[in-house]
Parts: sequence; C-alpha cells; structure tokens
Amino acid sequence: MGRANDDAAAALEEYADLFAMSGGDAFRVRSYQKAAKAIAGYPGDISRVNVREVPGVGEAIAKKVEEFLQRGSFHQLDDLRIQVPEGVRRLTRVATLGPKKAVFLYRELGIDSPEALAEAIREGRLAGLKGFGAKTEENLLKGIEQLQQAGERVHLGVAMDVAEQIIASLPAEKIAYAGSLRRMKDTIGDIDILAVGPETLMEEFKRQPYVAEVIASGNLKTSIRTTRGLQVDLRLVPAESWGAAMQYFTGSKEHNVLLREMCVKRGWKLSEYGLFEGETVIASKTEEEIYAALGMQWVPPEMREDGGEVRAALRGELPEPVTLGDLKGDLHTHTNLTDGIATLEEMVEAAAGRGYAYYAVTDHAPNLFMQRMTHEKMLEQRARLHRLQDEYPHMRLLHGTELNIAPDGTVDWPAEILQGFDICVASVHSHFTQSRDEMTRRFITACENPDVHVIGHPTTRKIGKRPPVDADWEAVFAAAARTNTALEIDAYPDRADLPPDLARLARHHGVKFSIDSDSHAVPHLDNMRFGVGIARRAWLTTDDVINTWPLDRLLTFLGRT
DNA sequence: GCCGTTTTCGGCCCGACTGTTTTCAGTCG
Repeated sequence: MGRANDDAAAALEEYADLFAMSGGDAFRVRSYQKAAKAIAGYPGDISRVNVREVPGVGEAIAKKVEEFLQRGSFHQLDDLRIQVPEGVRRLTRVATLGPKKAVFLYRELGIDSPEALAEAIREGRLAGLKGFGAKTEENLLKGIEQLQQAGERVHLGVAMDVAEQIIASLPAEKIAYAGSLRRMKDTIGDIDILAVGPETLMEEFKRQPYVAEVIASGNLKTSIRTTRGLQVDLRLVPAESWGAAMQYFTGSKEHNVLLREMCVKRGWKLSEYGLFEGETVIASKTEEEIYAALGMQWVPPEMREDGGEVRAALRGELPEPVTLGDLKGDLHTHTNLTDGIATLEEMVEAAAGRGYAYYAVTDHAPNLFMQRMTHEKMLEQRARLHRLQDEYPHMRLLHGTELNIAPDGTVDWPAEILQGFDICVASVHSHFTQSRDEMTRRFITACENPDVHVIGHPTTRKIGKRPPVDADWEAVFAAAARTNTALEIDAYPDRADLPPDLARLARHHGVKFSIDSDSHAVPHLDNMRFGVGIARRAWLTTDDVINTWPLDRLLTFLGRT
C-alpha cells in the first residue's frame, strides 16, 4: 500500500468537504468522495501507475491527483482553502453538524471553529437563529465536548503508517518504534522511535519531507511534528543498551514502575541503559535478557499494562497470546456488491495470497436500504462464489452476510434464508442512542437468534467520530457465552471494536471471538494485524478465537457440518 | 465529475430520523 494513495485520498476528501461547503453540486461532491475511497483502497501505488486506471477517477480528478503528487496540493484545493477557513471544516466534525449548517454559522456569526461555536452558544448568540432551537444547541454542545475528549490522539492505523514511513526513511544500523504504538494501543498520542546509528542521523531526520516543525533537537533526542500533526521523538541509543532502551521506552509507565520496584528490593537499578548492580551491568542488550535476569518470562509488549502480567510472568503463567500467523481465515469482508470497492474475484484472490484456509464474504443485507441488496443479488453472489471455489482447492470459500440488528434486536431475513448462509455476522448500524436497557436487550435478542453466529463491531464506536453505544456489557457477554455467539474484534483501526478492555472482560465470561478485517478493499485485508494487537492486549489465546481453528472445528461452531 | 450506454447525455445508494417546521432541510449510514 503506497502512502501516496492515502495522502492523495485525504486531499480529495478535504476538497469534497470544502466543495460541498462552498455550495458545490452534491453529485460532484460524491464523485470526489468516491474517487478518494477508490484511491485509498487501490492495491497499486498511484504514484507509479496511471491514476486513470482507478475506477471512479476520470480526466478531471486525474489531473488534480497528478498535480498533488507533483507539489503536495492542487490549485482548486488551494482556492477553496482560502474561501473556507480550516476551522470551519473542523466544525463538521461536530456530530449533527454538517456542511450546510457549518457554513451558515460562519456566514451569519463568523463562527470559525468548534471552540468559537461553544462560546457563541454559551453567550446565547444562536438564540433566534433560524433552524437552531434549544435541542440543537444542546446536541451541539455535547458534540463539541465529545470532539474535545477525543483530543489530539490518532488511531493506531494512522500512527503505524507514519512510524513505518519514518523508519523506512532513515539509514540506521538498527531502528524500531517503541511506546504505546509497540503496545498496540488503539489510540496514539505521540510516536517514540529508537535508533542505533551516527549522530548525523538527527540531521537527516530533520530534513525529511514529512517534518512540518522541529520542536526540540539535541545530540541524542529530536522531537518533530509531522505534516499530519503527530509528534515524533527520535532517540539515539548505544547498541549495547538496545534491549534496555526498548524495554524502558515501550512502557507502560505502570508496568515499568512495577519492574523497578522489584529491582530496588534486590538492590538493583533498571534504567534505559540497562539492569545494574552497582556499576556492574547484569543485562542490557536484549529485552529477553532483562526479563530473564529478573526471573520472569518475557512479557509481550501488548500485555505490559499493569494488568496482572508481572505476577503471571514471575510465576511462569503468562498465557501465549494469539499471533497473526495463527489466523486461518477472515470471517467479515465486503465486495462491490454492496459498499466494498473490489470485486468478489479480487477479494478472494487477495485472501488466497495470504494463505488463508477459509474466507467468508459477508456483504450487507436488505435492511440497510442504501446498500440495495436483494435476495436475488445475494443468490447470484452465492452461485458465483461456488463456481470460484474450484479455482481455490486450498481455501474454503464461505458465503456469509452482515445482517443489520434492528432496534428490537431482529435481523434482516427469515430463518429459512439465513440457514442458507455458511455464516451470519450481525451488527448495529443505526439507532445508537437507545437507552442502556433497550440496547442491552437488543444485543441479547440478537445473540439468542440461533442463526446469528457473530456480533460485528459490538460497540459501533468510530475513534474520533462516534462514541461507543451504551449497554450492560456484562449482561451481553453472559448472553453471548450462553448462546455460543462469538463477539467480533473488528480490526479496522478506526473501529478497533471490541476495544481491548471489553474483550478481556468478555473472555472472563467465556465468550469466543472472531478477529475480522471488515475489509472494503484489498489493502484492508492487511488490517488484521491491528485486530491481533487488540486480542493480545486482551490476553486471548487461539482457544478463544474461532478463526484460528481448523475448518472442521469452525464449521461445528457455526452448526454447518 | 464519472460512467455507460438507450453511446456524448442523464442519472448518480435511498430511506429514516431529528428538530424544526406547519411541510421540510439537514444529517447520517
């Protein structure tokens, strides 16, 4: 996946927003959005191929993209950025506030940021404004609060992308990311990178095109802000302290405090330079040496959160968390029959390339009206999938669907149709604001449906955009365990759903899990690693995760033998 | 602005919900 694709897609999305806000034709807005989505999901690197090959990109958009690749922007975008201030676009990130109202507020009252809007509401300046009643004001304030709580953190996918780009750009002897990124936290505040190399590496770092601002710079540490607004710290460490530095800067702080307390009791000292007894180095080169010297198992970074891992490691009782290599298939993916952008054949081919033993296609069902799914289209897809099976003797193709859980907990099709699927995922896509009791009942009803195998992205949160729904999760987990309904760990990094803490709680209830990519394009299949990160943070083993199981065991779980 | 023809124009994912309105615009998925 080329980063050029993501950058160009982001520019087109921004252009679509600004174009909509400046009163542009809605169909053209959609063209820009569609092209952005297609470019982001395009498997090839658009800086190396003719971007006109991407479906949804015609002559006009191709010219914009080419100019963007040349100089990092295009002139139509420059023009609109002058007309619509950056803060006004940020207004549309407030829930329930779209382009029309944002521009209206800007024109009428000069409101040019979420902060300015909050102030205007508090000062009563919106009173009497057409279309802005008391309820609207209340909703806007709530939306602004949520936005501020999300803060400046980005989701793991964005941070990983930046970190990998930086690592690839620097000629170090040794270089790796540490910090919350290595622990695979779902949101990341800043990126820590450690390197072994010459001091000239710092100069090289500061010259890179992704650097927007140098915050601080010395011989051993440089802090920058990237063009995407993320802070990155690069530290030079001595080769002989590599393990100690990785251990120290990976954290978490709480995990490290526990280790250092243990050291103090033994008269030792643990720092980023090593484990010492007086002046004598006991261990420093590798993390494994350090943990071994402390008389404990090496702790996987994802588990270093002071969640009982230190005690377990001292006793030699750390579970072996699931790895990417353990996954034998993906059980939630889409094609362009609904809202994916790749064909069935392209998705299946890419899945086979990953060496999967099975792969489920789960397009949306009729109750999400915008997807225009019908019984006939579904049956046609099933026939196509069955024909395709002959070409993949080593990968079992499963025909599934992603059902919509209605407010009362029911799903799209009647039982006799559902039983024709190999697997049914069911997810909430609307009515997010139901009361806790209603939402809990809704999930439990879905779990109790014998034809529902997996609850998709259970909390329905979108990091930075939408909070999780409110439910009595313990009651939902108990129902899932009782009914043998798996809960999904949606690996798509802006979802990361279930979140790690809830997944760990669910495990205590005996719930099984399905780690799925929820792919809507070929490159999304790679997001699986983020789902594995969540699972490892939740201490899940292969026994907990149904898509690490051999096909026979999976089919038994699905009741499809 | 894109696309696929009924091949250079006319359609483009469409329905529900919310808060405001008194018949609907805006937002969302």
